[in-house]
Amino acid sequence: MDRKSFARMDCSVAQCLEVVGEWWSMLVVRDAFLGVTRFDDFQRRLGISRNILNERLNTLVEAGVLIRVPYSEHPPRDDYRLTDKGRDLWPVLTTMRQWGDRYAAPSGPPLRVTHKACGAVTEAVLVCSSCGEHIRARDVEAATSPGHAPALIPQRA
Amino acid sequence: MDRKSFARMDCSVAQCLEVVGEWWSMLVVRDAFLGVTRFDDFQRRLGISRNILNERLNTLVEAGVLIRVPYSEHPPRDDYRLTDKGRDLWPVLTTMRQWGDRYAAPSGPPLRVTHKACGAVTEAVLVCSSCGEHIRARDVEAATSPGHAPALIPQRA
DNA sequence: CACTTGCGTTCTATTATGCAACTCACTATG
DNA sequence: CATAGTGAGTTGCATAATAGAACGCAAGTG
Repeated sequence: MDRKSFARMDCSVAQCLEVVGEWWSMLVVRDAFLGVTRFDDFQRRLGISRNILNERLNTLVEAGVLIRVPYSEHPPRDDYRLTDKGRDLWPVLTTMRQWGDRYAAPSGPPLRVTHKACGAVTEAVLVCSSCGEHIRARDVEAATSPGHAPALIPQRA
Repeated sequence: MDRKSFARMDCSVAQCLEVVGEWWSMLVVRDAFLGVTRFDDFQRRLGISRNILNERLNTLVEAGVLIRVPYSEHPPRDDYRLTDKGRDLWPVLTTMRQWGDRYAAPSGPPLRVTHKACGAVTEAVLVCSSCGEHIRARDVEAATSPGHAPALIPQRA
């Protein structure tokens, strides 16, 4: 059976997953953020098989997350670089990393991230764009936007 | 062949993906945040097949993201509810949703999220835990923590 | 007692994945 | 100049994962 696509779902989470939800995709993006650009470097670092890597890179390029930048003419070779759309995945990657740091890093966080502007080792905190207060799940309420099926939100008991 | 596990990787992103990186998992978590608790509700809302849903729910319960709460004795039936560990996935879900809103929501964001405290329709913004400034990828630098392989970060050209 | 609900299991056809070997176009080495 | 090495895929094959449907099964309901 075909794997069911999320593309038709009226949900932005599903749309995001359609692009980076496949096995390996997010780790490819992670390495791209760390500065990896070459096929073989991705392959060695991830331990992914070459055919799968090839497929994922193509998918990410088609999705506009990565872009091919030629670095050699005669054997035609490309770097894979993040686009702006790809760089905008940083919040997703960061929140995932921090969740992993908290719940699945027995010997402490593998990476230490420094905020260049203030020089401190930093964690990214989510705040409200309007009032600047720290926000968590319990602090917000979701409603369907006009033009979208209200069924997106189930009836509470 | 077995799908390669990310569990051994010394990377918190990989650890997070090991738990919620499978196809459907994150959408199950999304629905749990929206208040869905019953097997059949998940199944109907997601259009997922029952065997896969069963597997995903079990995985998420084993991982401590969901917990079973009995609501019926005689036909033994459980609600699936988010644990604290599960609720801490909210930042991941939120950043994913916002990315999807920006890049894959032709008719606008399906959901409108309100910050209860200030009453405004809000977007979650990432700020530095130390100085409170807005942070993006370019604003930070990553280094390996002591006790972790420096190879995590590739050499820059 | 025939339905329906809720949840899980089993079965099967179709994909996806991982691995290894192979191609192709150059580059470096002896 | 022959040979080996590198970078970037492609191809073939065995195995696991997925979707979909059918089946089980225990309470309730009419």
